[in-house]
Amino acid sequence: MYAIGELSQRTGVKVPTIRFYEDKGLLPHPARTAGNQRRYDEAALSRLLFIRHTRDLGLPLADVEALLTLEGTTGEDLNRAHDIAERQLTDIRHRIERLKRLEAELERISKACDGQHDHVCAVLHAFGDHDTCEGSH
Amino acid sequence: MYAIGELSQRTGVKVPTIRFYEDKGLLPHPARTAGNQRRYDEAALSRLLFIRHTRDLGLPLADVEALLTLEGTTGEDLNRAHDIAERQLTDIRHRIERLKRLEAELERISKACDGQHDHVCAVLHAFGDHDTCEGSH
DNA sequence: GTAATTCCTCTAGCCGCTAGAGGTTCAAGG
DNA sequence: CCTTGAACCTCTAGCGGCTAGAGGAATTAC
Repeated sequence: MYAIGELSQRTGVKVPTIRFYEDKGLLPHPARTAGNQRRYDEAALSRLLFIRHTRDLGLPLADVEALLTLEGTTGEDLNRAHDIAERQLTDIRHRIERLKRLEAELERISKACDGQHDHVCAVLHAFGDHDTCEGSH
Repeated sequence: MYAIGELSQRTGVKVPTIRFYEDKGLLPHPARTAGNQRRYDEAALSRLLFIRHTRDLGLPLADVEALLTLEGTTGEDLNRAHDIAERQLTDIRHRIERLKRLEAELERISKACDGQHDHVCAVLHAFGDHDTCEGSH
């Protein structure tokens, strides 16, 4: 049985965020001391680690919640978990693609300034100039 | 001189967002008709395109504002524009790295379910399991 | 002239936290 | 046992970057 601060340290989730998750219903209401302070057990710890991990993976809280309710179910329902993973994977691949295009463009912009910037630096122009960048966004 | 709706169409920035930018001071107050409707000129158009482009690049509005105030300056100050580009570039590269790690992990998770999910699907376990994923996040 | 569309302002809401105020409880040291 | 100081409590408000809706006025097309 540990206090919220210790749970925070063990999971890397900040104290106010833990309380926030409780408010949202992602974490069950924990036991309380006589003085109204929260006390957590191992189950809470692993549940919070699960939340943290899925959040790190980029899942919105709604998806995290969906996964949490899937715990203990069997068969058909579990396809939903698979769906969430697939959906997330597609999403992440899109994001990577997009970021790579932006990277290329920022390189172009950054180089535009190397050397001459006496009167009118090309960087500012480059920031505003969408035409000269390859691809679309 | 066009209305806000046309400016929106030409730039791809939604109408409420344009007004939001005006509130934030990123766009100057435009001219108004006798009936109090906004009318924009070419200068507003190009400024809004600049904003849109930099936002697409992932810059926060504060950076966009900083760049906008750099317009027309010379010499030293322009290094700041270059700095913003560099900083953003570094940031994007980090994000790409991170996303690639997540992609690998989601692939692992997704595959964990292919085939057997009769009793306890491995996907849920995989979502909660940080230990088996390579790298850190 | 009238009807449909666009515009106006204003408030509130979204996500996922984060910060602060003002007060209470706990654990350790003397 | 008593004091101190850290950690806890609840509550409200704020962040970024919009987005949605209410209720009403202006414009445009026919």
